[in-house]
Amino acid sequence: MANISESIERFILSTMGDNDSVDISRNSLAEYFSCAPSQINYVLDTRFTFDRGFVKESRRGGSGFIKISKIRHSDSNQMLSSLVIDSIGEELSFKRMTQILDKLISDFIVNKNEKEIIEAALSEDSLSMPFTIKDKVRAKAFKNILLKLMIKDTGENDV
Amino acid sequence: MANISESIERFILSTMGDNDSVDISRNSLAEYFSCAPSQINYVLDTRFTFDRGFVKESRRGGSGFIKISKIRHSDSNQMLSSLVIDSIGEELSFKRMTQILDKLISDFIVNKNEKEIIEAALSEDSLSMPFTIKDKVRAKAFKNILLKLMIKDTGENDV
DNA sequence: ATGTAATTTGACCATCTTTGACTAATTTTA
DNA sequence: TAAAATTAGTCAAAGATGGTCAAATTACAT
Repeated sequence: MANISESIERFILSTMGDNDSVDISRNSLAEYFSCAPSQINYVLDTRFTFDRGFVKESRRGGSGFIKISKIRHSDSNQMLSSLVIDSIGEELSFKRMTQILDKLISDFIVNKNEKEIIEAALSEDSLSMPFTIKDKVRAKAFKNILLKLMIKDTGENDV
Repeated sequence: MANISESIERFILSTMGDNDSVDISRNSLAEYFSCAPSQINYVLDTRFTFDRGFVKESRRGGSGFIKISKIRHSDSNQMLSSLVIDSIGEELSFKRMTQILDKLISDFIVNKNEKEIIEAALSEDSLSMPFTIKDKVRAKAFKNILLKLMIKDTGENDV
């Protein structure tokens, strides 16, 4: 007599099994469980969160999908997630970001090129806007980058 | 399970192979895939764009054709600078940026990881701010990245 | 029993694809 | 050369997904 959300969660989990990721169709799943499609989003938002070790990608339109991936628990991911969750707050100065990047370089999590790209993307000049907002945007953007680095670790080998 | 547009895209790509160009017949292709002829245009318009490194020519009437050609760039800095100076204007949508990145990948100017980092940095989510500003910031930031890539190309060898 | 948190639902939105009616350009044929 | 045939182009509507948000409901802890 558990609630539907839990059933959906278990279903997705068991579909995923030992794989690193699973593709689902929001509408089909909703139909299967006779619930509103948006309930699938609810389950995704409450149970397949980053904090619990998942990341999601999706596409709309014909043959759209939702892909759920597990974040692997490597050492580097450990470090990245603590950065995302604890260290970096709501705002991030450029200076602090470069310090973090230096650390990531010394841990071989990013290389020099990647560091330069990130710095170019989130420099003071690129983010031409008021001060506080700037640091806020940088914080959010940088976290998104770190997230991506974590997923990358999960995925197939790309050249 | 892929949609028709993707199949058509793959078909054209594989027909082209390593050649610089390929000629297709809109109607034959449409018949082959049992779709509306205009869907061929849709695929061409969304996937074989200039930003992704293709140009198209065509002729109507008897023995008409559509010719798709790959763009060749003499050197990467030239391409990057034309992007910075001409192609990318004051505003850049996320979608257009990914198309440009696809082209940069096929020209080995960036790799897949770098593409993902850039996309994460300049995603809609990262740039949490009003519309127009968002595209403006993205344009500026992306140009700064390209600039950095040009310099890098000149500089020392880094791993 | 009551207040708070979690779940469920539905209306409305955004994006991507497919289709078809109408249009435009070229060549072929009478 | 005019009409017919043969291509391709444009554009908007319909279809197929997924996303967001808030109201309504239910479960839970005190």
